[in-house]
Amino acid sequence: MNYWLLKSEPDVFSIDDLKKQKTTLWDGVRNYQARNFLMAMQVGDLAFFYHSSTEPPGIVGLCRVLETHIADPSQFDPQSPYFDPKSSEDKPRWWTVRVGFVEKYKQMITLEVLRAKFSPDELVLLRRGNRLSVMPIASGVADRIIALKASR
DNA sequence: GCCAACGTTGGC
DNA sequence: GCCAACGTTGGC
Repeated sequence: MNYWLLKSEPDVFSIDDLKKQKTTLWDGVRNYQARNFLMAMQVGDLAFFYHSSTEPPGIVGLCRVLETHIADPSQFDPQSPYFDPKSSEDKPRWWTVRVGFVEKYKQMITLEVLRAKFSPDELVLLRRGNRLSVMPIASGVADRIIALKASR
């Protein structure tokens, strides 16, 4: 089983929204590197839910990959901000997954705490200029994040 | 295929 | 709101 981190702006979609909805299609990712990670996900993988562009940013919970290799429907929808005219139904370029709510942490693990506990080598999130919205987390690092969460 | 211009992300 | 970092676009 693999671990991942999914970024979302809470104003757009928050861990509370996921908790309410139970599951969501992780649509709208329009970056090839992030898409490649989405395509590498397997059913049962766990993903940390990260709130970005908020004060403070940080990991707010956990979700699980329920379904993989779904062609992102928003790429075909001219009304969608994620519409991609270069994509077609028979040859989609954007793929995603469905995730389900697992847990909302009682206390956020802030970016500041993550910076204090991990190196940029360990956590892609911490690398200078990083803008990836989907990234892998090494299992040892994931275990330490979970331990951090449990310790408070 | 280069690269300048532009747009976006996201922490601060 | 600023701006560094990075991805994408499009002219040549």
